[in-house]
Amino acid sequence: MKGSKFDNKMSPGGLAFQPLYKQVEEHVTQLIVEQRWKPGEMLPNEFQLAEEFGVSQGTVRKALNTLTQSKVLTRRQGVGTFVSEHTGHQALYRFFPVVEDNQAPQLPEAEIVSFQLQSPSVDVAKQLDLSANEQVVHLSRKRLINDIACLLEDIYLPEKYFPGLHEMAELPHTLYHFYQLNFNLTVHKTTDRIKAILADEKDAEILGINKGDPLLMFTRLTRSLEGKLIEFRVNRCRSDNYHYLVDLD
Amino acid sequence: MKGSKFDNKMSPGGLAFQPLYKQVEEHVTQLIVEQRWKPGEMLPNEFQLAEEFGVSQGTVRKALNTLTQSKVLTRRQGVGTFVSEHTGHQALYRFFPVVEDNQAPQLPEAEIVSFQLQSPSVDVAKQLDLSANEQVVHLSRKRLINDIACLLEDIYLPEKYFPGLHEMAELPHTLYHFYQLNFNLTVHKTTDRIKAILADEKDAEILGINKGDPLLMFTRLTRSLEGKLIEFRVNRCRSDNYHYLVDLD
DNA sequence: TAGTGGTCTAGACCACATT
DNA sequence: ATGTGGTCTAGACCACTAC
Repeated sequence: MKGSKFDNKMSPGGLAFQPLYKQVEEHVTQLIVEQRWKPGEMLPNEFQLAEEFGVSQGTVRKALNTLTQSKVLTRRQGVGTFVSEHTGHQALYRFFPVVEDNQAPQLPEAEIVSFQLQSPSVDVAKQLDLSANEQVVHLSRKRLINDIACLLEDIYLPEKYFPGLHEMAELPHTLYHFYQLNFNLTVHKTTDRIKAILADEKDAEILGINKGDPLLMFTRLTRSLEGKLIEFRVNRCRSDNYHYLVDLD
Repeated sequence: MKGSKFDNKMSPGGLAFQPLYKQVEEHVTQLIVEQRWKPGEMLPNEFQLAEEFGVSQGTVRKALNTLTQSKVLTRRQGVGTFVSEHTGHQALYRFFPVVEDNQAPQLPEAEIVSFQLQSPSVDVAKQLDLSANEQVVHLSRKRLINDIACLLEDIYLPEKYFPGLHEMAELPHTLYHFYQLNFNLTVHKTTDRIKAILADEKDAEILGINKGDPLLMFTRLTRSLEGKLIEFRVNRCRSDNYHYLVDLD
């Protein structure tokens, strides 16, 4: 018997047809979201998946390669296919765009300034698409490169996606890995919007600069693998000796 | 006879082996640089290219698809494979990251402020990797969204890559398409470095803001398809009602 | 109707990592 | 020696576009 999980035919209503490899891609993503394989774990090989899904090995390969390009999976020749984890140098640099001028990129330390459960402001609620009664965990951090404070982060996390977070005693530096391990939320895409502002008295004090100095301010909206809006950040970054680096291609 | 242009074997010195599809990819890129097919022109179909290169159609397909992902080629089902042109909405938005707050992205107009051949400053020469005696064309522009000035651009182009540019009377708004048409230079990759600064008197006057207002300042280094450093830009952007938008994934 | 790219399959062989 | 992903091929069939 050759039971195909997927369908190759146009649906009767004239709805969108999806090629098999695309269906496999979405199915594998769904299985990861459902934790059939957890971050760091190995998937079955291409032939096993092909049999399970009722498609050919080449079709599975195309789907897995696409998911590798979008960094959902990691493939290693001779070893296997793994669910990507937010660890390792590459993954850590992936979402940290701030670089010291004339220096190679370097990973920052993090110091927690405050941490509390609260009702979101109107703006935060709007950004995260929350209704009036939903709460957020507000985390404020200072980040240091080479022991010098360069960045202030205000991070807002919907309590509904991070249940119990506000009662935890310790948080690690690598938040995105922490989300993945503890709440099954894998950061997949972010959008940053960058503006220039003037440092107020508080910013100036924490960052060791002067009031009125120009700062980079960037807000970040983060979506998980399953498309949830899981994080809103407001960042203020010293611009005297640091910049935001981005490659467009 | 089955003359293969390419070689599948490891070179004797133990040098880097390249798979066939990668060799095809680079060869096609080279042919575009050499203008065997110009921007907008159609390539032969997969079977013709496969025969010419002495590989299978599937190998050609893989190479062409990769080049489509990196936007060197454009493929249209039922029509053919074309060398990408820097025209059309998509291509124009591709390298313009400034957006009005709370608005959909919109294309700006351009007004030329000054335009001259000059010796580069030390910094410009260093950024573009020019030796002391090489000259640059310096173009200064003002950009407007909805008839409001929002961005000042200082653009530096090595004269050696743009021969005769400084004698041209008129320049179009869409510079990247202009480079492609007139100098066979296709913009392929850019790196932006973003900082915050304070507007000086001149910036303030041209942008219609106040001296000391915060501005986004971003520098851009641009590489062509063949890897030449062809452009250095210094941009100053109003931050009161505009921001720099970037997706990280 | 003819020609193009898009999808899917099947199978051979290679390179790499582990045991 | 075994098992994995990587490369390459050959061929069938489909979907879209243009004439």
